[in-house]
Amino acid sequence: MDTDRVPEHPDVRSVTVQQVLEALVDPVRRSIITQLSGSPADIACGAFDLSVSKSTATHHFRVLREAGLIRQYYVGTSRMNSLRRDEFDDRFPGLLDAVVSADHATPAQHRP
Amino acid sequence: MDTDRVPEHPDVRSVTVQQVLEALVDPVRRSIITQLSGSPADIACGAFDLSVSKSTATHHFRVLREAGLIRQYYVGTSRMNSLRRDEFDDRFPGLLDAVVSADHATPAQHRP
DNA sequence: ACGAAAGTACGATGAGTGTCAAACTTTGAT
DNA sequence: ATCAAAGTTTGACACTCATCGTACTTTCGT
Repeated sequence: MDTDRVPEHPDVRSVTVQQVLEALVDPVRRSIITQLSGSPADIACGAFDLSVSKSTATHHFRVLREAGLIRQYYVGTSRMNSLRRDEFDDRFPGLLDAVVSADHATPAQHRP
Repeated sequence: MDTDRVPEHPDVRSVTVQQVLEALVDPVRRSIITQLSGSPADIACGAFDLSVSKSTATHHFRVLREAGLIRQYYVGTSRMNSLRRDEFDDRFPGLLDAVVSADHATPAQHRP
């Protein structure tokens, strides 16, 4: 079986503001969202420009998925990521846009 | 001297998204912002409906002030708080509104 | 002058979490 | 069959931060 290969996605209506802000407060996660937001196509986990190890990246993707911000699906060995923009915007109007454009103005600063 | 009685307020332009999100991720601080946002008048620290001790509240007000979200000034022994809405909206368009209305839909859940 | 009220400052503490390395799993290519 | 590529899982560790109590400061009444 590869049922485990289909990660669980929450109903966006069951996601809380608390969860979303906890997800977006991390610079690495916000960078993932920004890159997704600026890309016309979905992006594989390994194709992101991140400054952390693979296992740490996995952690960040899970947090974003559980916050209802991204959808993940497998293509071969690659895990693809897409922004759940419409659903999310419906639940939290204006929030994603505000954070993304704010982040665009002041890029994420990695710790030294 | 009571120079120390005038707390330092940052120029909102020097505030980073990171700082703002770190400020807004805490439920108590978000509650402060929501209460201020729904009030026509400024509110003294002690007049807020908060579920933490006085010293903890002081900490939260400082974080909000340093994130450019509120302005504080003394009236007698009371420290008044006002939302720096216009300045903040100019720096981070839509962010405050999005968070406040999202928080209004899903009120801050206090830990048990 | 004295005391109460409103906050602030200072440690100390406990829980959370971002980080990594190492071992493992699944898929695709040779 | 074998091997490499792509992620995941599992501990473990370090560091941050929300919280509180106590002591202190400033202001306002009486």
